[in-house]
Amino acid sequence: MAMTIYDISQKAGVSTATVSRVINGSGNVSPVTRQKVTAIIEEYGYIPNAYARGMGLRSSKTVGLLCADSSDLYTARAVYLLQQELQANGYESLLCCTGFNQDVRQDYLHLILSKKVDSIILAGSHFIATSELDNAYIREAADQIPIMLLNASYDHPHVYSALCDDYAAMHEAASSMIRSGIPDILYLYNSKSYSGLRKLNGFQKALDENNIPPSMRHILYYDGTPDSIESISDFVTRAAENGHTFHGIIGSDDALAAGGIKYAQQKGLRIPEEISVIGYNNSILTTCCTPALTSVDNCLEVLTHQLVHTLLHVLAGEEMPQKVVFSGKLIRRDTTLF
Amino acid sequence: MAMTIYDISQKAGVSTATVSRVINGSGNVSPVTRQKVTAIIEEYGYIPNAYARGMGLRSSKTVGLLCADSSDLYTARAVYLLQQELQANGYESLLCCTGFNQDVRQDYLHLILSKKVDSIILAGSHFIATSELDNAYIREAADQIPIMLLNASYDHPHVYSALCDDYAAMHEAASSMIRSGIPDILYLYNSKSYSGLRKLNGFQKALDENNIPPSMRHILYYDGTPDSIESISDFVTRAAENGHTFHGIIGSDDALAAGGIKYAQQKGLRIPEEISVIGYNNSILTTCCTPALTSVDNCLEVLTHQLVHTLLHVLAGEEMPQKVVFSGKLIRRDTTLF
DNA sequence: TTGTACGCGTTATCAT
DNA sequence: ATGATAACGCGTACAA
Repeated sequence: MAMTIYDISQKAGVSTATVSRVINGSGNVSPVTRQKVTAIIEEYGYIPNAYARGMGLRSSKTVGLLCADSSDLYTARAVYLLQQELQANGYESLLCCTGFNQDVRQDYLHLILSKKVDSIILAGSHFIATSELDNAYIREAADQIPIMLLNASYDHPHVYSALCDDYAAMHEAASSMIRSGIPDILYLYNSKSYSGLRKLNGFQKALDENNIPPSMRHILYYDGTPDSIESISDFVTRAAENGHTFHGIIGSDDALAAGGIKYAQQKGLRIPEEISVIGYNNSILTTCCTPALTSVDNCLEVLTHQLVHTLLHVLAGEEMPQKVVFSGKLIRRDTTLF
Repeated sequence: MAMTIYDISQKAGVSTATVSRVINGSGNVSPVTRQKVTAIIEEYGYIPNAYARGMGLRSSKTVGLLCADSSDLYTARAVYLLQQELQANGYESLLCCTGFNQDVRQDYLHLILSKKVDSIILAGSHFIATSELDNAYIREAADQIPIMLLNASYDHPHVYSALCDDYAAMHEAASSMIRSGIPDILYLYNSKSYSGLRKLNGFQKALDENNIPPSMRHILYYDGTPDSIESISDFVTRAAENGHTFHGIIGSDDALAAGGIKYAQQKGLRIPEEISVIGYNNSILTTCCTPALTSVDNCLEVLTHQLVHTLLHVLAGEEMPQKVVFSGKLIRRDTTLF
């Protein structure tokens, strides 16, 4: 029973062109005619077909939103903020969770591309591979529409990015902990993405600068699902049993740090007197655990806002900076002495 | 330079019809021709235009996914699971966060409708109003495409729902706590949606059955942002100062319960010896806080799976039950004695 | 101010 | 097995 513009034009006794003009408010319609057409549209609850629209037009007013896992605390917030910003500016969001498989990503990118979205936002640095060959799909996509990177960067025409300087932020976090008198820190991470490695590098740099001997360096890759804090604390416990000794824990993610807190509690260690903990992302977990977790805020709101801002201007044909970098900030709570 | 099916047909020296047949694998193409066309498609990275496709076809292979706030822990997971299920079955998801304003919701529903989605999933019970008048927009939408409700229900043709019996689950949770010897329970809730009220009713029913006197009943509506555990614990503290006394806290949401735990800790109350706490949703927060939070699992995976299952069959023209109800389950952890 | 007619890219029907 | 062509619904020059 879907009405078409033709049905409306007939019932209103005008041409389809006039109906179109009324719908799109493109002037040159007499008030009387406008009134008449509007009434018919209302009466029949007519809604224009976006597909027919998108075909002739350049823009479909839709943006593809790709991420690995939208249920992840941090990503969920990013997706929400992006979607809100886009919506506020008249754009819809086509959400697509690709998981962490490289091939799958490529397929979904094609699928999204076929929907004729005006742009694609890649949320998270998992999308950028270290091998140039694996990034070909991004270059191809950028050939057709602007590609936006949240918390990643890639140097290529029509690829724009907004990111937090995770390297510096993690470097600051580690330096602070070392300065507070804790040289033996356990570093927990669960992602080897661009951003994940940058954080790791920042951590290591801080150790280097402070001449921390290799024997005091404990860097552990946690390869499990991030939704069980307990399995993380078990992981840390096993690490401690294996001879690692540490008086500080830094997680590349709040969940990892929360696992560290659990470990300390089970072991009866007082926080922060006997062991300090720092997380990353400043998520809701920071205030949920006890004591409240010191964490790095990587200003997600600012990033998403900037990214959409850039996108809108790019779509408007303006020249925009391809890369915008913001600084993270250590939010001090109760798991650290400083 | 987006290729069209016409470009490909020319380069391959065949008709557009043949190219279309190759793309859609609709038989009747000689292996040689198929090979030739496939090669050209690969070479030029041709991607069919989904808008042109959707115009002629019935289906756009896209589902609208509406929710109030996708960054909310529970909703984020629901969105993720739904999107994954849909994607696995060849459907894209158009995500739309409407917030909690009734009028805004209606506008977005129209917008989504214009995108010619095959169905719309309403995630969360905020979409169903108590007044029949306010639900008109749902009836209208259901007139065009099947409407799917996650954790809500509405009796109307073409409206299908999968939900957890929150009433029974909350009733069981409260009954368990009362049985364990705690008659004075503080009930915290932050949503007056269909589901929110069902939980509240389940709680009250348990009190009634156990003849808990009015003086021991404390039901508090928390009207703040759900992302700060601390503001919740402050809220509970104020309640306690206002004369409410209680030895148990039940939250309609894990975050609220986590706030209850914070309150108890600040007050120096031992959990669960001096005060018990139960949450709802069985989210990651349950294992993040200390002690680990007893919580109701409302089997989100099962719900989302069922909903998409129903949707696929409905789209296939089959008759399906309009309402499927599952049971919640109390997951016992360390904030309760039982 | 209003109407006519074409193009957008694809699929499906009908010939061949 | 393949090709020509008519829809699909809308926006927009262009004409009136």
